[in-house]
Amino acid sequence: MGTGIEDVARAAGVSTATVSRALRGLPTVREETRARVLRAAAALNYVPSPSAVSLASGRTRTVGLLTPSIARWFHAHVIEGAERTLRAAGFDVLLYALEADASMTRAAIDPGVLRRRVDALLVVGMPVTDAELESLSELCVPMVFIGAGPPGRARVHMDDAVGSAAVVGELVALGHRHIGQVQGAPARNVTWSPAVERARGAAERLGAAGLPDDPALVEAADFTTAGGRAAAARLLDRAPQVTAVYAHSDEMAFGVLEELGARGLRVPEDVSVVGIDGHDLGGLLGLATMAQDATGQGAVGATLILSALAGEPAGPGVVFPATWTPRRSIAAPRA
Amino acid sequence: MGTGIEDVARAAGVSTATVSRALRGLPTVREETRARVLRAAAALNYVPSPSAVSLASGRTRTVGLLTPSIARWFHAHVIEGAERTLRAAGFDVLLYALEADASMTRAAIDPGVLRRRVDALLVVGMPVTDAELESLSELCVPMVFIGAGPPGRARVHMDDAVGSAAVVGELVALGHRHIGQVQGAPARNVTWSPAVERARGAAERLGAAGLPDDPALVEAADFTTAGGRAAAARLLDRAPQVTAVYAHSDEMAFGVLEELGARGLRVPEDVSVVGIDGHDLGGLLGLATMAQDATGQGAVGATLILSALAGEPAGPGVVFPATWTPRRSIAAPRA
DNA sequence: TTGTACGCGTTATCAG
DNA sequence: CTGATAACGCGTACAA
Repeated sequence: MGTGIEDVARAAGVSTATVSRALRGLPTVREETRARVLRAAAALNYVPSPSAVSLASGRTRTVGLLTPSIARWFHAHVIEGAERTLRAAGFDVLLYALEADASMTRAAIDPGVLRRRVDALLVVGMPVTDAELESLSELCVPMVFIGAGPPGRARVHMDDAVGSAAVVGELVALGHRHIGQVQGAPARNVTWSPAVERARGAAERLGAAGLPDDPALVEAADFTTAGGRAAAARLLDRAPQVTAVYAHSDEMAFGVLEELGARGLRVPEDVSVVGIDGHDLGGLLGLATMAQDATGQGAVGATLILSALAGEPAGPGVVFPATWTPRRSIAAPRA
Repeated sequence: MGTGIEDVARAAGVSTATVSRALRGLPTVREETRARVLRAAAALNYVPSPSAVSLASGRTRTVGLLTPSIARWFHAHVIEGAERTLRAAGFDVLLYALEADASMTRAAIDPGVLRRRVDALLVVGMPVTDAELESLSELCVPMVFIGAGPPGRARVHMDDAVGSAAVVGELVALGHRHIGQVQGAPARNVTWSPAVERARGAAERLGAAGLPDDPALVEAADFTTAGGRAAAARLLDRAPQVTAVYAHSDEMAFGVLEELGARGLRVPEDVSVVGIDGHDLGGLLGLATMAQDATGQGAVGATLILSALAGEPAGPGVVFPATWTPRRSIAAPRA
């Protein structure tokens, strides 16, 4: 059916071994021979069979992308950045969406599906249990984490604790003393998620300001708009004295805005609102936020993967800066 | 390194051929034998090498997803729906993001990259030139189009012309007679994009209402918020008499809202705004829209692919309904 | 119902 | 620098 390496070899008057070497740019080929092979291959429109290449070489030229979501802002943009970089380097991207249901549980990662299918793994914004991490490690392929990532692994991310503390600092500076929080729900069985780090950063900054880290002012949600709204409803029912709500992601903050609007509360006159991410629609909605570059993180993560595949020693990762972006959703509390 | 079919055969006391048959559920295996093989395979944690399977069988159990974007609302949700369905059926999903740059051009699809790599193709929201379509056809794999799709091909989509006409009808019914439009830019060299169909539907409904399809009231953009805003700016400069703006996607409508806000124009008092899609944040922004189910379209598209791969004759496609969703961004024009 | 042996299309090893 | 040839791991006629 398709034209194979043998056809090229015949057309170029050389052996299949030479064709293989010439096409892959190995140095042990005379330039004239290589040119002849290249010409023949182009003329025949030859494309090597990926399956055969994988079987013989042991490499798939494919990177697996593990993510709990495609549509959420952070994941969509990371994937976009990573895919672009990987494809430019000639790698295929295999998409594994391990969607979490409403209860924040998801099917455990099945390492069998990944076996011999990918050269490397990019884990995007997904807390992974120790058990899952171990089974993934047994795949013996380089792994890079973006956003969430276990300690000791190559990880690309914003500094969650510092960024979170800065957000609280801004609210405190405005004079807020009753700051409600819609935190990301800590994933099951995981102690190192961004949700945890952001909560820690916020708590520390509250403490530094002499404010209590009152559990009554904290609710958790699943990083979605709907979850953020539900959490805001619970929070406002219990603690109507809050003058500001800090949601640990923009999408959750959008939910907070929805709930405030439904209750007839005005932003920022009655309640200030802040998020994290730098979502594209934050400007239109006037949402103050701590912005991060998700697409860039995807690209850098992909670059780390590529250098690991090239045999270079993996660094510990990269920390991205976050940019404070004040907008009209925040103001000093009413006197 | 990994355990192979031979190990399983030895452990089960049968030949590799029997292992292959047993594991794939072929009927020509005694039940007792099959059980023994299954047990051995499970005990050894055996997973067939995808490369070897592909090479021997000619099938890759992989579907290619071609899309111009991952982060845009429609594409993100279609991909999510399709990925879920395909993975549930045991298929891998290869992601090909053929990003368009600002000038709406993108790299031509390279069929070489797809050769022998996928069993089928899902083209998501991407107008394809005739030349590209032809080169894709030469891959000889089933193709399904979601959103945009050439005539005569299996296509899953909302009825663009009808939905678009309905939007115009709603504005006309409210009393608007100067309706500006931010249309999707027709892709280069393509006459059958949703952008074209939506424009046609709108023009026909305007005509039916006795209103002119005034080119001065029409601008084109690239289906993004930024593009929508720029188009709105041009439109408002040229035709300040418009009392309503119909953007052919919600994301472009968001850009229209941005531009109106920047000019101090109020929605809907000064200008009504409508979009198409049913974007998640439409509720918060109060944007009236003609909503469609993108995730569902992805799932149905995947189902069509699966049945085509199962050898069933491909139907012509599926048309999804669109739901008129009035919100506070529309009102009667000022007297 | 099961086993044997060949083929799938490359890469890699080893002579030459 | 180049050419045979043996893997690579599995599917599948064909024979038993």
